Amino acid sequence: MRDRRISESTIHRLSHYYRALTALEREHFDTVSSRELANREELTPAQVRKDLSFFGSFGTRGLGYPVKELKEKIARILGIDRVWNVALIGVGNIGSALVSYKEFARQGFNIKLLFDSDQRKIGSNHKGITVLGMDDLERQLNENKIELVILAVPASSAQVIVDHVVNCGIKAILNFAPIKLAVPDDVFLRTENMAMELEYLSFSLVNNLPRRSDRKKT
Amino acid sequence: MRDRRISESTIHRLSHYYRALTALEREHFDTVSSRELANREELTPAQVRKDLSFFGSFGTRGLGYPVKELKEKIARILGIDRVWNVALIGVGNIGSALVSYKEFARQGFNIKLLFDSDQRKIGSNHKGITVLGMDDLERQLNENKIELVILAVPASSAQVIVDHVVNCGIKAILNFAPIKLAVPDDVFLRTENMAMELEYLSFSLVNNLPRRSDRKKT
DNA sequence: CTTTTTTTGTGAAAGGTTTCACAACTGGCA
DNA sequence: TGCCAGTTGTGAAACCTTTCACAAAAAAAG
Repeated sequence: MRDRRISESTIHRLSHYYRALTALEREHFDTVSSRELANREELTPAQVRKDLSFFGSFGTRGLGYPVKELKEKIARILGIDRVWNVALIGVGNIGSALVSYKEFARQGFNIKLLFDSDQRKIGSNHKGITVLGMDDLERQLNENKIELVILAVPASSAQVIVDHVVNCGIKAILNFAPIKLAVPDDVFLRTENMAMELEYLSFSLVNNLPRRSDRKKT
Repeated sequence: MRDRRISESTIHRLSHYYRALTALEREHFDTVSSRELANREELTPAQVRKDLSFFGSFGTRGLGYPVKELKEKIARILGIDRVWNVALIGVGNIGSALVSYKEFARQGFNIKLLFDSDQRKIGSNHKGITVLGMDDLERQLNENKIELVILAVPASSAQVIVDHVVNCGIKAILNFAPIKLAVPDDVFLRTENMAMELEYLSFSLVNNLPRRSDRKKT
C-alpha cells in the first residue's frame, strides 16, 4: 500500500517481538498490549504500535494484539514461516559451534551442507552432516537448492570463497570473517563482527558512557 | 570531550576505521584522506570527517590524516590500547569457539579465565586455560581483576549467572544467550544474537529489499 | 443502554543522524 | 612571493526515527 521504507531497526525489533510473543504464547496469553510487549523488550509502547502499524493494523482497541495471530504475522513478515536451506562454509571453531546452534534450527534455518577446504576435515561428520570439499561447492549448492550461506572461514580466504558463492546465485550471506567483503548489489550480506562488540564495551568502560544499550543498529 | 553525545553508530564506525587504518599501515601509507578511508569502508567522506571531528581535529588540510597517529588515537578512544582481562563463562559450542577466536587477542582482549557448571568440563583444558567451576566465580573474578565477561551459556541459566557476575562488580558483559537479560543501569550489556542476523537476511530475501545505497554521483 | 475504562492507530512535534557546501588552511610549484 | 590544487572542519539543511498526544474504537461495568 505505501512505499514507506522499513528501517533496519524496525526489522530487528520485529525479531524481538517474535521472541516475546513466543514466550507469551507459552504462558498462555491470548492477547497482549503494546505496553506489555514494550516492557518485555525494553521499548516504548508507542514504538511497538508504530512498528506494527507499518504492516497493517491487527490490534483491537481496548484489548491489545492477539498473541497467536501476531506471532504468525511477524513470522510471515520475517520470512521464518518456512524452512530455509542453509550451507555453512568453514568447519573451524566458529563453524562447528554454529552447526550445533539450536536457535537456527528453531527458526527454520536448516543447515543442510557443510564445506571445508581442509583435507583432514572433508568426510568427517558434524551433527550427522558430512563435510564436503570446496570443489563440490557450486554443484552441491545448486542441487540442494541452498538459498542462504553462512561463511565461517579465515579472513584471508573469505573474499575468494564469497566470489564462488555469489557465482552460484546465492543472494544472502552471513559472514563471520572480520573483513569487509565485496559482493554485487543484488546480494544481501551481513557481517557479524564479535570483536567489534567487545570494542564497544571497551569504549563504554573507558568513556564511562552515561547510558547502556543492548540493541544494535547497523 | 565536551558533553556532546557520541552515537553508537559513530563508535562502530571507529572500529571500522581502525581496521582500515591497520590495513593502510601494512601497505605503508603515511597519510590517508577522508575519501580513501570512506571508500575502504563504504561510507562517505563527510561522515568520516564528522566522526573524527568529534574527538578533535587531527587531520591536515590539503594532506589528510596521518595513518599511524590516527590509528593510535582511535585505539585510545576505543580503549583497545591496553589489555583487558576477560572471563568467559560457558565452554559449550560457542564458548570453546570464542576461546580460540584470534581477533579477540589481537585487539587486547585477553581471555584469562574459563568457567562452566558441567562437572565433566571442570578441570579440562582449552588453549592452556583450565576450566573452573561456578562456585569459584566470585573469588576468581576478583582475584584476577576481570573487567569484562563473555557469557556463552544456555538461555535458561543466563539470568542467574549474570546476576552473580554483576554482584562481583563486573561492569561490561557480552552475552551470546538469545534472551533479554536484566542488569543494573551502570552495567554495560551487549547481546549478540546470531539468529536475528539470519532473520534479517530472511526478511531481505522475502521482501526483496533495496539494499546498499547507490552512491554516488561525481 | 449508557458510561467508563482501556488501548489502538496515527498525525504532528521533537530529537537524532547524515549529507551538503564552503570557508579556511596546507603544501607544492613557478 | 603569489597562486593553484587538495583536503579538512563545520555550521546549516535535509533526512530519518522516536516520542507525544489524542481521537476513535472496543470492551467492561453499571
